[in-house]
Amino acid sequence: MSDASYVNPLRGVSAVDGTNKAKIERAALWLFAEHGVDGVSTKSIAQRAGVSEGLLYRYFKNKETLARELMRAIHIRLTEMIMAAASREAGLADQVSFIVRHYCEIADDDWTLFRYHILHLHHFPSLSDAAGHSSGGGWPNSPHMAAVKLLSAAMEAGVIARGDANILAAMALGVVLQPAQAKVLGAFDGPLSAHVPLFEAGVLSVLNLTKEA
Amino acid sequence: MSDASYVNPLRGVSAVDGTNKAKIERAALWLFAEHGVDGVSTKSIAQRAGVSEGLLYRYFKNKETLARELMRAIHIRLTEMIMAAASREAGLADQVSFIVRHYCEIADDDWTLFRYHILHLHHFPSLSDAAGHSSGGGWPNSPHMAAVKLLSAAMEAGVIARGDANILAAMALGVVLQPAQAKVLGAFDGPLSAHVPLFEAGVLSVLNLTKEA
DNA sequence: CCAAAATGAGTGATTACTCACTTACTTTGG
DNA sequence: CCAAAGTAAGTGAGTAATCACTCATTTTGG
Repeated sequence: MSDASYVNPLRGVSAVDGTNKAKIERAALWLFAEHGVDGVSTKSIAQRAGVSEGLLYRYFKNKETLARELMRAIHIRLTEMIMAAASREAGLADQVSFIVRHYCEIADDDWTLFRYHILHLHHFPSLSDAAGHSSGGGWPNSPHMAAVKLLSAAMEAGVIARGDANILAAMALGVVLQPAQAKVLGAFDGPLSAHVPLFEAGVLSVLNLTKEA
Repeated sequence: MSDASYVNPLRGVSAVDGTNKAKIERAALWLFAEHGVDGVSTKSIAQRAGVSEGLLYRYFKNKETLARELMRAIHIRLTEMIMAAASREAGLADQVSFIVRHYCEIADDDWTLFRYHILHLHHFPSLSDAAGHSSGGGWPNSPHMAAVKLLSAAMEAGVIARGDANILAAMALGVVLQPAQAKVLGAFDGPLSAHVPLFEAGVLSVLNLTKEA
């Protein structure tokens, strides 16, 4: 529970302030999440934001840039949160707890932004592709790669059995991400955070299994 | 291993035969998987299929219908596979093994179709929405709901601890689905089936945890 | 010889984006 | 103190390209 040092940064996406730029971002975000980037017209964004269509191009180079900027905000936010977990030194269980809790917190905090990330990340290959999965020693640039790095370190330290960290990271993330996707698709209501203890137990369970495999 | 009674039905999506209808379906499928329904023009489908644009409308009412028919094929296929697992009576572990193995098999068998399902199911609310999550006693019409039904029965029978079958089903599915998504996004290569034993162990591990919770 | 298959030019609607212009402030100079 | 000049914000009609879809016509195969 002692993670007061980590603050959830909300950068890139303006909160709901009065500026027209923020209005455009929130309007675009909701429409992109709902209909996908290619399913939304600049006209509809301007209408929803209550501004003229031309104004979009004062703040953003084009529609695609606007869409990418929004995606980058949540993508980086999630990635850095997992990196923050990896830098903690209270053990793997603590790191898992940290990630699960903050992941749900970030999702609940701006559900539209999170929904956009879950549903439409694949629209941006540069953020999600093999480019982002480079196994080099550099900084991980996706939640998945950050998790891989964390688990690789745990394997190195002998905390969990050695194995394919890439697959194991995906399995562990899936325990939280699939319920999130299910909620996005309407399978249940209420905050994701309500299920944090269940998710934590599930992730730890998946990680421990490698001991006997 | 004794599931010879279950045959993987490939219905709806023509295999690669010589007919122009099949050519159109395969061309559209690949483009839809790659760029999303709204990111693909009828012109590009016709070009890739090597037929005229007008021919699309002899076989399909419109672009959206074509896209939905393809999605329905894989969606129903996965749902019925899980229902087939639920009707087996050799115990939960056997059912899990059946689902994991056949899920990976279906994915590997037509990776483009599976990729389309993973990335773009949300484009069809009628297939993925709360409508498909109706908790009534009718037939489940999504993989998620079929899994919920299976786990509810297991809870009823006392095989696993009672709990929120909706969330638990999502967690269990996530152990397989998230690696699948990771592969779709390029995190690793090779067939999904290569990891079946690991997935099986992971799913069982997640399900057993409820015993002590 | 004809019905079904296939074509591709054509339709009106919609697209992302531009640009000449207005409006609302702020800064400057006497 | 205040008019003039300058600047950034905002507008919306306009543009060329593309969109999904239609249909009169031609090709094909039995």
